[in-house]
Amino acid sequence: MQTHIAGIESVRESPWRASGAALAEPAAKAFEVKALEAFGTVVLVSRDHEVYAEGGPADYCYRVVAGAVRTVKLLPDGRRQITEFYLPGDIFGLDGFAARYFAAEAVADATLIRYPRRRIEALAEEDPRFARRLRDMASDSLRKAHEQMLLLGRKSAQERIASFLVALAERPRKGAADGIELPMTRGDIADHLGLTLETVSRVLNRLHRDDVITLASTHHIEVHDLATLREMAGEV
Amino acid sequence: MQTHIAGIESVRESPWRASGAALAEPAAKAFEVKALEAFGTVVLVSRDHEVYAEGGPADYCYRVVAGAVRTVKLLPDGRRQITEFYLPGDIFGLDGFAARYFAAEAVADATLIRYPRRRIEALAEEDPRFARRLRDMASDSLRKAHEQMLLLGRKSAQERIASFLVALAERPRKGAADGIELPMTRGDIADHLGLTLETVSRVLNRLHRDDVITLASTHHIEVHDLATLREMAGEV
DNA sequence: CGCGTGATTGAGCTTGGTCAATTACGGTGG
DNA sequence: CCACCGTAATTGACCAAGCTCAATCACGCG
Repeated sequence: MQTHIAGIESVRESPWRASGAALAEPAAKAFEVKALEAFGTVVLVSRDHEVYAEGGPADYCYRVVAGAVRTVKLLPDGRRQITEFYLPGDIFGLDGFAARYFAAEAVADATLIRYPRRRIEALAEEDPRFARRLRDMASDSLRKAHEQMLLLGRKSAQERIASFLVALAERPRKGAADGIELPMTRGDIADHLGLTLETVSRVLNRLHRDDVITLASTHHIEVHDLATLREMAGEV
Repeated sequence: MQTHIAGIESVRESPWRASGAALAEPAAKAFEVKALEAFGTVVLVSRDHEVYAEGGPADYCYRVVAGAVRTVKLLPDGRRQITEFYLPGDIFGLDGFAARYFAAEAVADATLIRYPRRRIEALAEEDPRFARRLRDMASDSLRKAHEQMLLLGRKSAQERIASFLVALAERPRKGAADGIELPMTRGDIADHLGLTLETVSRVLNRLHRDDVITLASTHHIEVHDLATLREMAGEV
Protein backbone atom coordinates (compact mmCIF):
# COMPACT_ATOMS: atom_id res chain seq x y z
CA MET A 1 0.00 0.00 0.00
CA GLN A 2 1.16 3.50 -0.77
CA THR A 3 2.47 5.30 2.29
CA HIS A 4 1.55 8.90 3.13
CA ILE A 5 4.63 11.05 3.01
CA ALA A 6 4.91 14.47 4.65
CA GLY A 7 2.64 17.16 3.24
CA ILE A 8 0.65 16.93 0.08
CA GLU A 9 1.59 14.55 -2.64
CA SER A 10 -0.15 14.57 -5.97
CA VAL A 11 -0.43 11.28 -7.76
CA ARG A 12 0.21 11.68 -11.45
CA GLU A 13 -1.84 8.79 -12.83
CA SER A 14 -4.98 10.84 -12.68
CA PRO A 15 -7.65 11.57 -13.93
CA TRP A 16 -9.25 9.57 -11.21
CA ARG A 17 -12.36 7.50 -11.86
CA ALA A 18 -15.10 6.69 -9.37
CA SER A 19 -14.78 3.05 -8.29
CA GLY A 20 -18.48 2.32 -7.88
CA ALA A 21 -21.08 3.08 -5.27
CA ALA A 22 -18.84 2.57 -2.24
CA LEU A 23 -17.43 6.06 -2.58
CA ALA A 24 -20.58 7.70 -3.88
CA GLU A 25 -21.98 9.40 -0.78
CA PRO A 26 -24.98 11.73 -1.25
CA ALA A 27 -23.10 15.00 -0.76
CA ALA A 28 -20.68 13.98 -3.46
CA LYS A 29 -23.32 13.30 -6.08
CA ALA A 30 -22.96 16.72 -7.63
CA PHE A 31 -19.35 15.94 -8.32
CA GLU A 32 -20.10 12.79 -10.25
CA VAL A 33 -20.39 14.82 -13.40
CA LYS A 34 -18.29 13.45 -16.21
CA ALA A 35 -17.15 16.89 -17.27
CA LEU A 36 -15.75 17.59 -13.81
CA GLU A 37 -14.42 14.17 -12.93
CA ALA A 38 -11.99 14.47 -15.79
CA PHE A 39 -10.26 17.25 -13.87
CA GLY A 40 -10.08 15.46 -10.53
CA THR A 41 -6.59 14.72 -9.23
CA VAL A 42 -5.83 12.33 -6.39
CA VAL A 43 -4.01 13.97 -3.50
CA LEU A 44 -2.63 12.22 -0.42
CA VAL A 45 -2.18 14.17 2.79
CA SER A 46 -0.60 12.62 5.85
CA ARG A 47 -1.91 13.03 9.36
CA ASP A 48 -1.65 16.55 10.83
CA HIS A 49 -0.42 18.07 7.59
CA GLU A 50 -2.11 20.99 5.90
CA VAL A 51 -4.32 20.64 2.84
CA TYR A 52 -4.34 24.41 2.58
CA ALA A 53 -3.49 27.34 4.85
CA GLU A 54 -5.64 30.17 6.18
CA GLY A 55 -5.20 33.18 3.93
CA GLY A 56 -3.81 31.12 1.06
CA PRO A 57 -5.24 31.00 -2.47
CA ALA A 58 -8.61 29.28 -2.87
CA ASP A 59 -7.86 27.60 -6.18
CA TYR A 60 -9.14 24.12 -5.47
CA CYS A 61 -11.87 22.30 -3.70
CA TYR A 62 -11.69 18.72 -2.48
CA ARG A 63 -13.65 15.57 -1.99
CA VAL A 64 -12.68 13.19 0.78
CA VAL A 65 -12.25 9.61 -0.43
CA ALA A 66 -10.59 8.13 2.64
CA GLY A 67 -9.37 9.43 5.99
CA ALA A 68 -10.66 12.67 7.47
CA VAL A 69 -10.05 16.41 7.32
CA ARG A 70 -10.64 19.27 9.76
CA THR A 71 -11.02 22.99 9.11
CA VAL A 72 -9.28 25.03 11.75
CA LYS A 73 -9.28 28.58 13.04
CA LEU A 74 -6.56 29.65 15.48
CA LEU A 75 -6.04 32.45 17.97
CA PRO A 76 -2.52 33.89 18.23
CA ASP A 77 -1.94 32.20 21.60
CA GLY A 78 -2.70 28.78 20.14
CA ARG A 79 -6.31 28.29 21.15
CA ARG A 80 -7.98 26.36 18.38
CA GLN A 81 -11.46 25.93 17.01
CA ILE A 82 -12.21 23.08 14.63
CA THR A 83 -15.14 24.43 12.70
CA GLU A 84 -15.94 21.23 10.84
CA PHE A 85 -14.84 17.65 10.21
CA TYR A 86 -15.02 16.16 6.72
CA LEU A 87 -15.36 12.42 6.30
CA PRO A 88 -15.38 10.21 3.20
CA GLY A 89 -17.91 11.51 0.71
CA ASP A 90 -17.77 15.12 1.96
CA ILE A 91 -16.79 18.09 -0.16
CA PHE A 92 -14.81 20.99 1.29
CA GLY A 93 -12.88 24.02 0.12
CA LEU A 94 -15.70 25.73 -1.76
CA ASP A 95 -15.70 28.64 0.68
CA GLY A 96 -13.71 31.83 0.37
CA PHE A 97 -13.25 33.31 -3.07
CA ALA A 98 -10.23 35.53 -2.72
CA ALA A 99 -8.44 33.75 0.13
CA ARG A 100 -9.04 30.89 2.56
CA TYR A 101 -10.89 31.88 5.68
CA PHE A 102 -9.46 28.93 7.59
CA ALA A 103 -6.90 26.17 7.28
CA ALA A 104 -7.69 22.56 6.35
CA GLU A 105 -5.63 19.72 7.81
CA ALA A 106 -5.71 15.93 7.66
CA VAL A 107 -7.03 14.40 10.89
CA ALA A 108 -5.83 11.00 9.70
CA ASP A 109 -3.92 10.08 6.56
CA ALA A 110 -6.32 11.22 3.87
CA THR A 111 -6.98 10.48 0.23
CA LEU A 112 -8.64 13.40 -1.52
CA ILE A 113 -9.75 14.28 -5.02
CA ARG A 114 -8.83 17.83 -5.88
CA TYR A 115 -10.87 19.83 -8.40
CA PRO A 116 -9.86 23.20 -9.86
CA ARG A 117 -12.28 25.92 -8.80
CA ARG A 118 -12.01 27.44 -12.31
CA ARG A 119 -13.49 24.29 -13.79
CA ILE A 120 -16.23 24.17 -11.21
CA GLU A 121 -17.16 27.78 -11.88
CA ALA A 122 -17.18 27.12 -15.61
CA LEU A 123 -19.34 24.04 -15.21
CA ALA A 124 -21.72 25.95 -12.94
CA GLU A 125 -22.15 28.58 -15.62
CA GLU A 126 -23.15 26.14 -18.30
CA ASP A 127 -25.16 23.71 -16.17
CA PRO A 128 -27.82 25.33 -13.95
CA ARG A 129 -28.51 22.03 -12.18
CA PHE A 130 -24.90 21.84 -11.13
CA ALA A 131 -24.95 25.50 -10.07
CA ARG A 132 -28.00 24.74 -7.99
CA ARG A 133 -26.19 21.80 -6.41
CA LEU A 134 -23.33 24.05 -5.46
CA ARG A 135 -25.66 26.54 -3.83
CA ASP A 136 -27.37 23.73 -1.95
CA MET A 137 -24.01 22.64 -0.61
CA ALA A 138 -23.11 26.17 0.44
CA SER A 139 -26.51 26.48 2.05
CA ASP A 140 -25.97 23.26 3.95
CA SER A 141 -22.57 24.42 5.25
CA LEU A 142 -24.27 27.49 6.58
CA ARG A 143 -27.00 25.42 8.23
CA LYS A 144 -24.37 23.29 9.94
CA ALA A 145 -22.46 26.38 11.01
CA HIS A 146 -25.57 27.84 12.65
CA GLU A 147 -26.32 24.53 14.32
CA GLN A 148 -22.79 24.54 15.70
CA MET A 149 -23.16 28.11 16.97
CA LEU A 150 -26.22 27.00 18.94
CA LEU A 151 -24.20 24.10 20.32
CA LEU A 152 -21.19 26.25 21.25
CA GLY A 153 -23.21 29.12 22.64
CA ARG A 154 -25.88 27.34 24.61
CA LYS A 155 -25.36 23.61 25.18
CA SER A 156 -23.83 21.86 28.20
CA ALA A 157 -20.81 19.60 27.84
CA GLN A 158 -22.99 16.48 27.86
CA GLU A 159 -25.39 17.96 25.30
CA ARG A 160 -22.45 18.85 23.04
CA ILE A 161 -21.00 15.34 23.14
CA ALA A 162 -24.43 13.78 22.61
CA SER A 163 -25.14 16.09 19.66
CA PHE A 164 -21.77 15.25 18.15
CA LEU A 165 -22.34 11.51 18.48
CA VAL A 166 -25.88 11.71 17.12
CA ALA A 167 -24.65 13.65 14.09
CA LEU A 168 -22.01 11.00 13.43
CA ALA A 169 -24.44 8.13 14.02
CA GLU A 170 -26.92 9.65 11.59
CA ARG A 171 -24.39 9.94 8.78
CA PRO A 172 -25.08 7.41 6.06
CA ARG A 173 -22.35 4.81 6.50
CA LYS A 174 -21.50 1.62 4.75
CA GLY A 175 -20.50 -0.53 7.76
CA ALA A 176 -22.24 -1.75 10.89
CA ALA A 177 -25.47 -0.11 12.05
CA ASP A 178 -24.41 1.13 15.48
CA GLY A 179 -20.63 1.38 15.14
CA ILE A 180 -19.11 4.84 14.77
CA GLU A 181 -15.55 5.50 13.68
CA LEU A 182 -13.88 8.48 15.37
CA PRO A 183 -10.78 9.18 13.31
CA MET A 184 -9.98 12.24 15.45
CA THR A 185 -8.38 12.45 18.90
CA ARG A 186 -10.15 13.57 22.08
CA GLY A 187 -8.32 16.85 21.71
CA ASP A 188 -9.77 17.35 18.22
CA ILE A 189 -13.26 16.62 19.51
CA ALA A 190 -12.68 19.08 22.36
CA ASP A 191 -11.56 21.80 19.96
CA HIS A 192 -14.64 21.17 17.85
CA LEU A 193 -17.06 21.31 20.77
CA GLY A 194 -15.45 24.14 22.74
CA LEU A 195 -14.41 21.87 25.63
CA THR A 196 -11.16 20.45 27.03
CA LEU A 197 -10.00 16.97 26.16
CA GLU A 198 -10.40 15.96 29.81
CA THR A 199 -14.07 16.92 29.75
CA VAL A 200 -14.60 15.02 26.49
CA SER A 201 -13.00 11.94 28.04
CA ARG A 202 -15.02 12.22 31.25
CA VAL A 203 -18.36 12.63 29.45
CA LEU A 204 -17.67 9.80 27.00
CA ASN A 205 -16.79 7.50 29.89
CA ARG A 206 -19.86 8.56 31.82
CA LEU A 207 -22.02 7.71 28.79
CA HIS A 208 -20.25 4.36 28.68
CA ARG A 209 -20.90 3.72 32.41
CA ASP A 210 -24.55 4.69 31.85
CA ASP A 211 -24.79 2.11 29.02
CA VAL A 212 -25.71 4.65 26.37
CA ILE A 213 -22.60 3.86 24.35
CA THR A 214 -19.70 1.41 24.43
CA LEU A 215 -16.14 2.62 24.04
CA ALA A 216 -15.02 -0.37 22.00
CA SER A 217 -11.61 1.16 21.36
CA THR A 218 -10.30 4.73 21.41
CA HIS A 219 -11.47 5.42 17.89
CA HIS A 220 -14.50 3.19 17.75
CA ILE A 221 -17.74 3.73 19.61
CA GLU A 222 -20.93 1.72 19.64
CA VAL A 223 -24.22 3.48 20.19
CA HIS A 224 -26.69 1.37 22.18
CA ASP A 225 -29.39 3.87 22.84
CA LEU A 226 -29.66 6.42 20.06
CA ALA A 227 -33.02 7.63 21.39
CA THR A 228 -31.51 8.53 24.78
CA LEU A 229 -28.56 10.11 23.05
CA ARG A 230 -30.94 12.26 21.00
CA GLU A 231 -32.74 13.36 24.15
CA MET A 232 -29.43 14.21 25.75
CA ALA A 233 -28.55 16.32 22.71
CA GLY A 234 -31.27 18.70 23.84
CA GLU A 235 -33.13 19.02 20.55
CA VAL A 236 -35.97 16.67 21.67
CA MET B 1 -44.62 58.95 10.55
CA GLN B 2 -45.99 55.50 9.91
CA THR B 3 -46.20 53.40 13.03
CA HIS B 4 -45.15 49.78 13.14
CA ILE B 5 -48.12 47.57 13.79
CA ALA B 6 -47.92 43.98 14.99
CA GLY B 7 -46.20 41.53 12.68
CA ILE B 8 -45.34 42.15 9.07
CA GLU B 9 -47.11 44.80 7.12
CA SER B 10 -46.51 45.17 3.42
CA VAL B 11 -46.78 48.64 2.02
CA ARG B 12 -48.58 48.63 -1.29
CA GLU B 13 -47.05 51.69 -2.93
CA SER B 14 -44.06 49.74 -4.10
CA PRO B 15 -41.95 49.29 -6.22
CA TRP B 16 -39.52 50.97 -3.91
CA ARG B 17 -36.72 53.10 -5.26
CA ALA B 18 -33.32 53.70 -3.63
CA SER B 19 -33.22 57.19 -2.14
CA GLY B 20 -29.59 57.98 -2.88
CA ALA B 21 -26.28 57.01 -1.35
CA ALA B 22 -27.42 57.15 2.27
CA LEU B 23 -28.94 53.67 2.02
CA ALA B 24 -26.37 52.24 -0.38
CA GLU B 25 -24.12 50.23 1.94
CA PRO B 26 -21.43 48.02 0.34
CA ALA B 27 -23.12 44.69 0.99
CA ALA B 28 -26.25 45.96 -0.66
CA LYS B 29 -24.57 46.99 -3.90
CA ALA B 30 -25.45 43.78 -5.66
CA PHE B 31 -29.09 44.52 -5.06
CA GLU B 32 -28.98 47.88 -6.78
CA VAL B 33 -29.74 46.23 -10.08
CA LYS B 34 -32.62 47.88 -11.89
CA ALA B 35 -34.06 44.53 -12.88
CA LEU B 36 -34.29 43.44 -9.26
CA GLU B 37 -35.22 46.72 -7.63
CA ALA B 38 -38.44 46.69 -9.59
CA PHE B 39 -39.51 43.67 -7.53
CA GLY B 40 -38.57 45.06 -4.13
CA THR B 41 -41.43 45.59 -1.69
CA VAL B 42 -41.21 47.63 1.48
CA VAL B 43 -42.04 45.64 4.60
CA LEU B 44 -42.34 47.01 8.14
CA VAL B 45 -41.78 44.69 11.08
CA SER B 46 -42.27 45.85 14.64
CA ARG B 47 -39.92 45.05 17.48
CA ASP B 48 -39.76 41.38 18.55
CA HIS B 49 -41.99 40.23 15.72
CA GLU B 50 -40.98 37.57 13.23
CA VAL B 51 -39.86 38.31 9.70
CA TYR B 52 -39.99 34.59 9.01
CA ALA B 53 -40.14 31.42 11.10
CA GLU B 54 -37.74 28.50 11.33
CA GLY B 55 -38.91 25.75 9.00
CA GLY B 56 -41.10 28.11 6.97
CA PRO B 57 -40.87 28.64 3.22
CA ALA B 58 -37.78 30.44 1.96
CA ASP B 59 -39.51 32.48 -0.71
CA TYR B 60 -37.98 35.89 -0.05
CA CYS B 61 -34.81 37.56 0.96
CA TYR B 62 -34.52 40.95 2.57
CA ARG B 63 -32.45 44.09 2.76
CA VAL B 64 -32.45 46.11 5.98
CA VAL B 65 -33.17 49.79 5.37
CA ALA B 66 -33.75 50.87 8.98
CA GLY B 67 -33.88 49.17 12.36
CA ALA B 68 -32.24 45.82 12.99
CA VAL B 69 -32.94 42.11 12.60
CA ARG B 70 -31.64 39.00 14.38
CA THR B 71 -31.55 35.39 13.20
CA VAL B 72 -32.42 33.02 16.01
CA LYS B 73 -32.06 29.35 16.82
CA LEU B 74 -33.90 27.95 19.84
CA LEU B 75 -33.65 24.88 22.03
CA PRO B 76 -36.94 23.36 23.21
CA ASP B 77 -36.39 24.64 26.76
CA GLY B 78 -36.07 28.20 25.56
CA ARG B 79 -32.31 28.64 25.40
CA ARG B 80 -31.58 30.91 22.49
CA GLN B 81 -28.69 31.56 20.15
CA ILE B 82 -28.70 34.69 18.03
CA THR B 83 -26.54 33.62 15.12
CA GLU B 84 -26.31 37.03 13.47
CA PHE B 85 -27.49 40.64 13.67
CA TYR B 86 -28.41 42.52 10.49
CA LEU B 87 -28.15 46.31 10.42
CA PRO B 88 -29.07 48.86 7.74
CA GLY B 89 -27.48 47.89 4.44
CA ASP B 90 -27.27 44.17 5.25
CA ILE B 91 -28.93 41.44 3.20
CA PHE B 92 -30.39 38.36 4.87
CA GLY B 93 -32.65 35.44 4.03
CA LEU B 94 -30.62 34.00 1.16
CA ASP B 95 -29.90 30.83 3.14
CA GLY B 96 -31.95 27.65 3.11
CA PHE B 97 -33.51 26.55 -0.16
CA ALA B 98 -36.31 24.27 0.89
CA ALA B 99 -37.07 25.67 4.33
CA ARG B 100 -35.68 28.24 6.75
CA TYR B 101 -32.95 26.94 9.01
CA PHE B 102 -33.63 29.63 11.58
CA ALA B 103 -36.11 32.36 12.43
CA ALA B 104 -35.58 36.05 11.72
CA GLU B 105 -37.01 38.68 14.08
CA ALA B 106 -36.93 42.45 14.36
CA VAL B 107 -34.63 43.64 17.16
CA ALA B 108 -36.05 47.12 16.81
CA ASP B 109 -38.87 48.36 14.57
CA ALA B 110 -37.47 47.58 11.14
CA THR B 111 -37.97 48.74 7.59
CA LEU B 112 -37.01 46.07 5.08
CA ILE B 113 -37.08 45.63 1.33
CA ARG B 114 -38.30 42.20 0.39
CA TYR B 115 -37.19 40.52 -2.85
CA PRO B 116 -38.70 37.32 -4.29
CA ARG B 117 -36.11 34.55 -4.39
CA ARG B 118 -37.53 33.43 -7.77
CA ARG B 119 -36.52 36.75 -9.30
CA ILE B 120 -33.10 36.60 -7.72
CA GLU B 121 -32.50 33.13 -9.07
CA ALA B 122 -33.65 34.20 -12.51
CA LEU B 123 -31.43 37.25 -12.46
CA ALA B 124 -28.48 35.16 -11.31
CA GLU B 125 -28.97 32.84 -14.25
CA GLU B 126 -28.82 35.58 -16.84
CA ASP B 127 -26.19 37.80 -15.18
CA PRO B 128 -23.00 35.98 -14.11
CA ARG B 129 -21.72 39.09 -12.29
CA PHE B 130 -24.82 39.10 -10.14
CA ALA B 131 -24.50 35.35 -9.57
CA ARG B 132 -20.91 35.93 -8.48
CA ARG B 133 -22.08 38.63 -6.10
CA LEU B 134 -24.54 36.25 -4.53
CA ARG B 135 -21.85 33.63 -4.05
CA ASP B 136 -19.60 36.25 -2.47
CA MET B 137 -22.32 37.12 -0.01
CA ALA B 138 -22.91 33.47 0.84
CA SER B 139 -19.18 33.04 1.25
CA ASP B 140 -19.03 36.02 3.58
CA SER B 141 -21.86 34.65 5.74
CA LEU B 142 -19.87 31.48 6.10
CA ARG B 143 -16.72 33.40 7.03
CA LYS B 144 -18.63 35.27 9.72
CA ALA B 145 -20.16 32.04 10.98
CA HIS B 146 -16.72 30.44 11.38
CA GLU B 147 -15.42 33.57 13.09
CA GLN B 148 -18.35 33.32 15.50
CA MET B 149 -17.64 29.63 16.17
CA LEU B 150 -14.11 30.55 17.19
CA LEU B 151 -15.52 33.23 19.47
CA LEU B 152 -18.13 30.94 21.04
CA GLY B 153 -15.83 27.96 21.38
CA ARG B 154 -12.65 29.54 22.58
CA LYS B 155 -12.87 33.16 23.73
CA SER B 156 -13.36 34.53 27.27
CA ALA B 157 -16.29 36.77 28.16
CA GLN B 158 -14.15 39.90 27.85
CA GLU B 159 -12.73 38.80 24.50
CA ARG B 160 -16.23 38.11 23.21
CA ILE B 161 -17.50 41.55 24.17
CA ALA B 162 -14.39 43.23 22.76
CA SER B 163 -14.71 41.29 19.48
CA PHE B 164 -18.35 42.25 19.23
CA LEU B 165 -17.65 45.93 19.80
CA VAL B 166 -14.71 45.96 17.36
CA ALA B 167 -16.87 44.37 14.66
CA LEU B 168 -19.53 47.02 15.21
CA ALA B 169 -16.99 49.85 15.32
CA GLU B 170 -15.45 48.68 12.05
CA ARG B 171 -18.74 48.66 10.18
CA PRO B 172 -18.90 51.49 7.68
CA ARG B 173 -21.29 54.00 9.27
CA LYS B 174 -22.57 57.35 8.21
CA GLY B 175 -22.57 59.12 11.61
CA ALA B 176 -19.94 59.99 14.21
CA ALA B 177 -16.52 58.32 14.12
CA ASP B 178 -16.47 56.62 17.52
CA GLY B 179 -20.14 56.35 18.38
CA ILE B 180 -21.77 52.92 18.11
CA GLU B 181 -25.49 52.32 18.14
CA LEU B 182 -26.60 49.13 19.90
CA PRO B 183 -30.20 48.61 18.86
CA MET B 184 -30.35 45.31 20.76
CA THR B 185 -30.79 44.65 24.50
CA ARG B 186 -28.11 43.20 26.80
CA GLY B 187 -30.03 39.95 26.64
CA ASP B 188 -29.76 39.91 22.84
CA ILE B 189 -26.02 40.55 23.03
CA ALA B 190 -25.72 37.77 25.61
CA ASP B 191 -27.59 35.33 23.38
CA HIS B 192 -25.32 36.25 20.49
CA LEU B 193 -22.10 35.83 22.47
CA GLY B 194 -23.06 32.76 24.48
CA LEU B 195 -23.11 34.62 27.81
CA THR B 196 -25.72 35.79 30.31
CA LEU B 197 -27.04 39.34 30.27
CA GLU B 198 -25.48 39.92 33.71
CA THR B 199 -22.03 39.06 32.39
CA VAL B 200 -22.52 41.34 29.38
CA SER B 201 -23.51 44.17 31.69
CA ARG B 202 -20.59 43.57 34.06
CA VAL B 203 -17.98 43.45 31.27
CA LEU B 204 -19.35 46.53 29.52
CA ASN B 205 -19.25 48.46 32.78
CA ARG B 206 -15.74 47.26 33.50
CA LEU B 207 -14.63 48.49 30.07
CA HIS B 208 -16.28 51.81 30.92
CA ARG B 209 -14.48 52.01 34.30
CA ASP B 210 -11.19 51.20 32.50
CA ASP B 211 -11.82 54.07 30.08
CA VAL B 212 -11.83 51.89 26.98
CA ILE B 213 -15.40 52.85 26.15
CA THR B 214 -18.10 55.20 27.44
CA LEU B 215 -21.61 53.96 28.03
CA ALA B 216 -23.27 57.15 26.81
CA SER B 217 -26.74 55.64 27.13
CA THR B 218 -28.04 52.07 27.19
CA HIS B 219 -28.05 51.81 23.41
CA HIS B 220 -25.18 54.11 22.57
CA ILE B 221 -21.51 53.43 23.23
CA GLU B 222 -18.46 55.48 22.49
CA VAL B 223 -15.17 53.75 21.76
CA HIS B 224 -12.17 55.64 23.09
CA ASP B 225 -9.44 53.15 22.57
CA LEU B 226 -10.10 50.94 19.58
CA ALA B 227 -6.51 49.64 19.62
CA THR B 228 -6.90 48.31 23.18
CA LEU B 229 -10.27 46.90 22.30
CA ARG B 230 -8.72 45.05 19.34
CA GLU B 231 -6.02 43.62 21.61
CA MET B 232 -8.66 42.53 24.08
CA ALA B 233 -10.50 40.78 21.25
CA GLY B 234 -7.63 38.31 21.16
CA GLU B 235 -6.92 38.37 17.41
CA VAL B 236 -3.84 40.67 17.70
C1' DC C 1 -44.86 62.29 37.50
C1' DG C 2 -45.35 57.46 37.71
C1' DC C 3 -44.86 52.95 35.82
C1' DG C 4 -42.76 49.05 33.56
C1' DT C 5 -39.16 47.11 31.26
C1' DG C 6 -34.42 46.61 31.00
C1' DA C 7 -29.91 47.36 33.26
C1' DT C 8 -26.93 47.16 37.11
C1' DT C 9 -24.87 45.22 41.08
C1' DG C 10 -24.00 41.85 44.71
C1' DA C 11 -23.49 37.17 47.03
C1' DG C 12 -22.92 32.51 46.57
C1' DC C 13 -22.63 28.33 43.61
C1' DT C 14 -21.79 25.08 39.67
C1' DT C 15 -19.81 23.53 35.67
C1' DG C 16 -16.16 22.77 33.37
C1' DG C 17 -11.12 24.02 33.34
C1' DT C 18 -6.36 23.31 35.23
C1' DC C 19 -2.69 20.69 36.90
C1' DA C 20 -0.84 16.36 37.73
C1' DA C 21 -0.33 11.49 37.84
C1' DT C 22 -1.20 7.07 35.97
C1' DT C 23 -2.83 3.91 32.46
C1' DA C 24 -3.67 2.08 27.90
C1' DC C 25 -3.14 1.90 23.08
C1' DG C 26 -0.93 1.31 18.67
C1' DG C 27 2.91 1.03 15.96
C1' DT C 28 7.81 -0.70 15.58
C1' DG C 29 11.54 -3.64 15.83
C1' DG C 30 13.69 -7.69 17.73
C1' DC D 1 4.75 -13.12 18.29
C1' DC D 2 5.99 -10.27 21.85
C1' DA D 3 8.41 -6.50 24.30
C1' DC D 4 9.06 -1.70 24.16
C1' DC D 5 8.13 3.15 23.66
C1' DG D 6 5.91 7.40 22.65
C1' DT D 7 1.60 9.36 22.27
C1' DA D 8 -3.09 9.66 23.63
C1' DA D 9 -6.54 8.74 27.10
C1' DT D 10 -8.14 8.37 31.66
C1' DT D 11 -8.77 9.75 36.30
C1' DG D 12 -8.42 12.60 40.46
C1' DA D 13 -8.10 16.89 43.31
C1' DC D 14 -8.61 21.48 43.24
C1' DC D 15 -9.85 26.03 41.21
C1' DA D 16 -12.11 29.90 38.93
C1' DA D 17 -14.86 32.05 35.26
C1' DG D 18 -19.10 32.83 34.55
C1' DC D 19 -23.96 31.52 36.01
C1' DT D 20 -27.95 31.87 39.21
C1' DC D 21 -30.76 34.17 42.22
C1' DA D 22 -32.12 38.35 44.07
C1' DA D 23 -32.37 43.06 45.05
C1' DT D 24 -32.17 47.71 43.55
C1' DC D 25 -31.68 51.32 39.97
C1' DA D 26 -32.72 54.09 35.95
C1' DC D 27 -34.24 55.05 31.55
C1' DG D 28 -37.92 55.99 28.33
C1' DC D 29 -42.58 56.51 27.50
C1' DG D 30 -47.27 57.75 28.38
